[in-house]
Amino acid sequence: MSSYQRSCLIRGDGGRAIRGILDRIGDKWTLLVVATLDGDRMRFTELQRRIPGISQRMLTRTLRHLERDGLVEREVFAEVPPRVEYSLTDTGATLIGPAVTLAEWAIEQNPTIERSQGEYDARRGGRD
Amino acid sequence: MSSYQRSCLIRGDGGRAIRGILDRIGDKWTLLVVATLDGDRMRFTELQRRIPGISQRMLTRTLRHLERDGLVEREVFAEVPPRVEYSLTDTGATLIGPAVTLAEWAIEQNPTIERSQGEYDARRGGRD
DNA sequence: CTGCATCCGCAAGGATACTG
DNA sequence: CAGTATCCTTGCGGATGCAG
Repeated sequence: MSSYQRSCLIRGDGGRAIRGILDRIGDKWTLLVVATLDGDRMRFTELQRRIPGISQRMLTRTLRHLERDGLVEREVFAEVPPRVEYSLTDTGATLIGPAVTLAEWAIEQNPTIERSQGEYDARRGGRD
Repeated sequence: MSSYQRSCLIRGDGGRAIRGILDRIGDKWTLLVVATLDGDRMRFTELQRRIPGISQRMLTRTLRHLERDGLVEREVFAEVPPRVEYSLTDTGATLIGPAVTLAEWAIEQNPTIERSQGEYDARRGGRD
């Protein structure tokens, strides 16, 4: 199947499918949280420790969204002090593959892209 | 290679690689523009016609970003009225694969995800 | 035809303080 | 420990008008 025909999957219904997934994972922290949970069950603080720079607020929000989408499972233990553990669901685990594919592309193309950016900026001489 | 080991590509350097690519393609129009240009060289108006809902401003911005990243080539013809044609570069074409992979995931998992959302919202009874 | 300039609303995301 | 509440800044993206 040619790339041309496959790209119809993106344009598909006016881009609703791709828009949906980007709304879901295109934000600042979602993919990082998913990748961090990959293979490990983990509690809130541990998660925050492993994701440098994320605030409590954003970690909470990101986890709630993922839970709502059924990609992450949240388990509360009735203890004092409270303990909450997060893990990927089976559905959530299936996201790793496509995400890694994208990351590989990013890593591979990054030098080329940065060089292009440099040339572009040089051409426009720092205006803008 | 297990998914666990591969997911290190995402967390990698604190997520800079994945962050970079999402900043690049995670916005509202970029992937749609790339998919629309896949296999076709095309001028500005034609592009806008094929992407329902995009404004002139956003199409221009998106194309400039893509040009700066070296994913799209912009060719100006010295004519009156002016004619400008856009096409994917070789680098830009390599983005189609990973993007399609993601779209396929979205299409496949969408029913599951929407069901989960419905259940989640029902559980919380419309509060929030 | 192909843009750029301007204004504006909105939502994402950060900082901080507080709570069960 | 695991959040919630509040405030604030920033930048995306839409609408409109003007220009080469």
